Amino acid sequence: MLKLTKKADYGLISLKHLTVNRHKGAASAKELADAYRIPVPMLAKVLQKLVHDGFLVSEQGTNGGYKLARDPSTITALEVIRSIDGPIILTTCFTSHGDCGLSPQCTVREPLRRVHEGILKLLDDITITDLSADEEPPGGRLEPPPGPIALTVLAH
Amino acid sequence: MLKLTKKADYGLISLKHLTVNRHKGAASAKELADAYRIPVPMLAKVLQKLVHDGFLVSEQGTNGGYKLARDPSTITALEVIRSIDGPIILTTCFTSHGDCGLSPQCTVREPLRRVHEGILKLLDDITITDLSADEEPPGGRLEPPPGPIALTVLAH
DNA sequence: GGATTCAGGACCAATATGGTCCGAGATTGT
DNA sequence: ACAATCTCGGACCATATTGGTCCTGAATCC
Repeated sequence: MLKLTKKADYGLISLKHLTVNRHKGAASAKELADAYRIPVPMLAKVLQKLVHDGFLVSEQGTNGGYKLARDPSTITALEVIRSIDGPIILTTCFTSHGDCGLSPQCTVREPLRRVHEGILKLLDDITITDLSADEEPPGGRLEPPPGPIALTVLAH
Repeated sequence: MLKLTKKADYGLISLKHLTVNRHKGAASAKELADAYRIPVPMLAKVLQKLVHDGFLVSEQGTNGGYKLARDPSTITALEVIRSIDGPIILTTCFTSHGDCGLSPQCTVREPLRRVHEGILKLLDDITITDLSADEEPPGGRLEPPPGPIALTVLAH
């Protein structure tokens, strides 16, 4: 079906939220979950992964929560998705073992690999700041829109 | 996990095979399945869908099999994948009902939609002939490679 | 008529996803 | 310092999708 999982969605949403509301310290899982109507424990797991992979830092105890660990402009959608959803594999072929499992003649692999890399590049060119660019909160610092990076690609 | 299903793989492989071996009439499901070590009934279902959606025509009876119904250069990977795997939806958001199910503030949607359309375009720019371009069978007609269409995109 | 080949449905198993629960550790206020 | 409270962290279950099987029926060619 080729779709992103909800978890990845949640992750991106959270990172965006934390970027937009960067000035107000940490946000707890509950806060985020409430804001976006996401089941708390679900989101918690996503956030855990993001912590584990170094996108966020967590603070425990009262008034704890999650904060960005890195500059959001250096975090790409690709990284986040990979962190949460695992690897992106277009065909089961080129996962690791060059051998396809199918016959040696599985020759769609090479052409598809290019598509695959195209998708990767697409996602790799979108950063969290890009996601957050549209609407900064009232009073937030308006940065000059970094330009729709990957869109040169999309514009026909 | 964001991967193509095997069925879609099988479909593309079959179409490619039928393109490359266009000159020898129809190919039966069994033939294709054997050539690529694919379980026959599985592949049969895929081929049925491709017939149903007008990519192939089937011939019954002895020496029957499947043939291309359209010029392979007009068949895009996107069409095939959609036919077999169903719609491609990056986030659950913009399936149809503009409302996300999440809060109204689900604002990653718009930026992601662009990625989504990028992927679509990528797949839409790859035709079956592109897939088959690499290796024509010995004796097959060598057509001038139509040029890696979508690759302007991929080249960094 | 028999062999072959497609068509289509019902069915089962493995895996991935979505979602829930409870325990461990920190922080804050007293 | 201590306890209550709040947080994260990891184990756990249910459901949906995917991959794959099996069987019956109809059309075509020899």
